[in-house]
Parts: sequence; structure tokens; C-alpha cells
Amino acid sequence: MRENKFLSIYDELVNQIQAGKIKPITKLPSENELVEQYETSRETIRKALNLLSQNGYIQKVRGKGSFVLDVSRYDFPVSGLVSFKEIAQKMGKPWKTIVNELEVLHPDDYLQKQLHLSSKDYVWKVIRSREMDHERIILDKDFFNKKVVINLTKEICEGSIYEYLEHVAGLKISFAKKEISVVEPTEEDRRYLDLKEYNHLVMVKNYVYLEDMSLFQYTESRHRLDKFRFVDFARRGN
Amino acid sequence: MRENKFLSIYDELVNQIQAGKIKPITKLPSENELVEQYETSRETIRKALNLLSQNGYIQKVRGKGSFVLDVSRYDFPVSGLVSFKEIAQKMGKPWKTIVNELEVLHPDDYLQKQLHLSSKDYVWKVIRSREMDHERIILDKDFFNKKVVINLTKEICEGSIYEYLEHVAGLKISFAKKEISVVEPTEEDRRYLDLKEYNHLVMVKNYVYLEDMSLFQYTESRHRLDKFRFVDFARRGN
DNA sequence: AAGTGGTCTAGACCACTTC
DNA sequence: AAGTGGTCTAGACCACTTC
Repeated sequence: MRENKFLSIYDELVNQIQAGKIKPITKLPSENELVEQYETSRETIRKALNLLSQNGYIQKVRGKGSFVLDVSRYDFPVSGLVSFKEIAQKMGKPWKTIVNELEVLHPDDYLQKQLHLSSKDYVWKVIRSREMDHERIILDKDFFNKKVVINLTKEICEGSIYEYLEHVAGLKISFAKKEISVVEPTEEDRRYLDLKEYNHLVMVKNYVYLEDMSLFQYTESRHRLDKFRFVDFARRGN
Repeated sequence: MRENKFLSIYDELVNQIQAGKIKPITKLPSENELVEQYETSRETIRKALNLLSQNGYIQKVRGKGSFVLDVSRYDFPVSGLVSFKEIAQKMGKPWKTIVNELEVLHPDDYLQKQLHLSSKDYVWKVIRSREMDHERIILDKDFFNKKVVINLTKEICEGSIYEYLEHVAGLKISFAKKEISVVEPTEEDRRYLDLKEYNHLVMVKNYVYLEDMSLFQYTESRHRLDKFRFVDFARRGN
């Protein structure tokens, strides 16, 4: 009984929806019925249902009830923070990460501005090529505040840096801001990517913040045009 | 006193943060203090604070308090549903919408699949060029289920169709799914856009759902590479 | 030990939908 | 009139942080 009550109710309902035990378009039991089923209070049931709603599992309609949405249509994760490793594994394709550069240096002007640092600070610079189907299609340029990320190795960078930071280093990532735009490739891009004839690439800037509100990571993910795909799921209001 | 209590508290705090009366990094009054200030219950204060947190205004830390984030850094709206009109006005540039095509027709195979319709149904087809700084940089191809959107005119399409649908037609839009990818321009794109030498464009597919869970709109927004920008703000966990 | 936010309860009144 | 979800209250206990 360690887990929160509303979370375990949420988990149970998610499982039933994903297993197809509760079918799309059908109505969930009413909040009062769920109160009896789970022997809890209405506010606790409502917390579970609001989570389901926020995550796109149900649609609540005042006066009517909660309806199950067709989850099978959303083939991509809702969350905005997804690692290359997760995506590659989901797609079931052969993938590899190549660590091109790994070093500690003082941030240049641009990086000072992105990470809110001074020229006397230190940052980790990690340049990695992401290979899928034997083509290098993504170039990830990660910069970490050295004060926050003390230690990094080639082995860590070949796996998922996120997994290391969250589970081993114990960092608590709270939010991230992404900016997507299209740019012309640099010499570096041509060196580390199999760019083919494409003369543009999609750049995803990523600013990552910790729980204490400090910005500790700036990343540029540079994607070959033909392999780029981004999915966003936006709810309006409640 | 028509508005919800938690919403008016939320609005008041947002105003104070945006006006700089509550400075970034400073701590908000504790929940118990706010309970006294606003003469309400703690759960109501918590609803207001959770909204602030979800919308990126504050960061709550267990045992410590709620901290104000630096809002000035997020120059773009958090929400995923933004109309061209809103963006253009925000940027303060001269803009115009040109309605190229407006008609009712049976959906073709592709559209039947996108909108889950049959060949016997009817859809509105709206093709609009979006002009900013005297260049046509976005081509919006909107398709609406005729059963839902009964009436459309050239005048409506020249403004914001969203505004019309939500405020005049009374439709309640609940969520939308976006897919961003890069494609080669078609003959249609070349006809309706000032494409310059670019031989790719960014395509944003948009699936829009009503409150009753029905999919009623499919849109392709086709952006000239150099003018495309998308910002996403993702919170992790609570 | 005192203060913080996170969870939970049992009750109330309300607006909206259905019949 | 009965059922639905939305808001609100006044209280309780808890885990975590600070001193």
C-alpha cells in the first residue's frame, strides 16, 4: 500500500483501457459509482479521472459522464521529453549512437547566452551521431553545465544520457522547452551526418531545466529532413 | 462573482507575475498564507497553484514552497492550438489571408482515411494562402466535416475560422493532434506560395476533435522552410 | 519542532443533461 | 426529478525541508 490511492486507481483504469477491457466510446462508471467500487472519496476518484483526461485516455462531459477515447490512434508518446533510444527501440529498427566528441571547455559567447553562464564556467560538450538503418540521420550536440553534471564518460554517452542523469546521478528534470526550425547544414553536419543531397536540416533546440529551476542543459538535435517527425498532442482547457 | 474562485485567484497571480510585482526566483506566500489572504480553503488555493504550475508560471517544491519562474524567457504561447491570426498579430507584422478555394465536395480516399468518412459524406475544402511581409509563406488546406460545419463563407475564411467556429457556431474544440514533417512541394504549393528556391517545405498535419470526441477537421499547414518555427513547452510529472 | 506542500476524507451546493 | 460532473469547504495525516 505504498502507492498513492489516486495513482493506483489511475493505473488500473489505464490498464483496462489499453487491454481493451473498457472499449472506446463507452462510458466509464460515474464518479459516485467509482467511489463505491474503490471505497474511497469522490475527490480521489476525480484526481484519477483528471489524470486520465490530461493524458488523453478519457473525455469528461459535464452532466453526461466520462467517455473512453480511442487510444489506439495515438501511436506516439504524449510527453515532450523522449530520448532517441526510446524512439529507436519503439520503431524496432537497428540503431547505434556514435560519440564523435566528448570534452570539457569554457562556453563560447553563443553558449554563454543559451545556458546563462559566464566565460569562466565549464561545460561538457558532447557531439553524437545517431544511426538508424545504417545511416547517420541525427546529430545531437549536447552541452551540460559542469557544475551540475560532474562526470560523463564515453560509455554513458553511447547509451542514454537521460537515463544516467535521472537514475544514476539522481538529477530531477522538471521541464524542457523545444524550438523547431529549419537551417542550412554546417561543415560539422556534413562531417558527422549522411546528409545525401539535402541542403537543409531540421534543428530542434532543447532547453532542459531541473526541479530547482536551474537551466543545466542545452541541446541541438539536427535531423535529416526526410527522417524528421514530431508529434504533439494538445488539449484545450480541462 | 460569476467566475470560479480558483480561476480568479489564478488570474490575479498571473497578472502579478507578468507585471513583475512578483519577481522570478522569489517564493510565493505559502498555501496556508494564501488561504488567509484569499479567505478560502486550501484545496481551492492548491487548484490555483496547480494551474500556475501546469502553465509554467511557478515551480512547486515539497517542503520548501512555490517559486516563481522566469516567464520572460517563454516568448511563445504554451498552448498547442494557435491560429495564424494570433501569431501574426503577436509578431506585429503586416499580414493577410487569401482564400484561394472554397467548396463542398465528397472526400477522396486520402481524406476519407484522415477524417474517418465515407465517399458519400461531404466536406468543406478551404485552401488559403497566408501572407506576411508581402510574401505568401504558409498554405493552409482545411477540410471540415460538413455535418459539423454547416456553413462557411469567404468572409469567415478570410478571418479566423477558429473564432467563427468557437464563438459563432458554438463548437467546443477539445483537443488536437499535430504531426510535423518535411515534404517536397507539389504543383499546388508552387501555385499558391512564394516558394523561392526552396525545394522542401514543413508540413504540419492537424487533427482537431470536438468535445464529443468526434474528429471534425483535418488541416495541412504547409510552411516555407525559412519561416517555420514551432515552440513546445513540456513539463515532466507534476 | 515548526513550516512546507501532497494526499485523502465526507460533506455541501451548483450547472448541465436526460427522462 | 434524478443523475452527471465541477467547485468548494474544513478538517486530517503524511513526507520532506529548515532551523
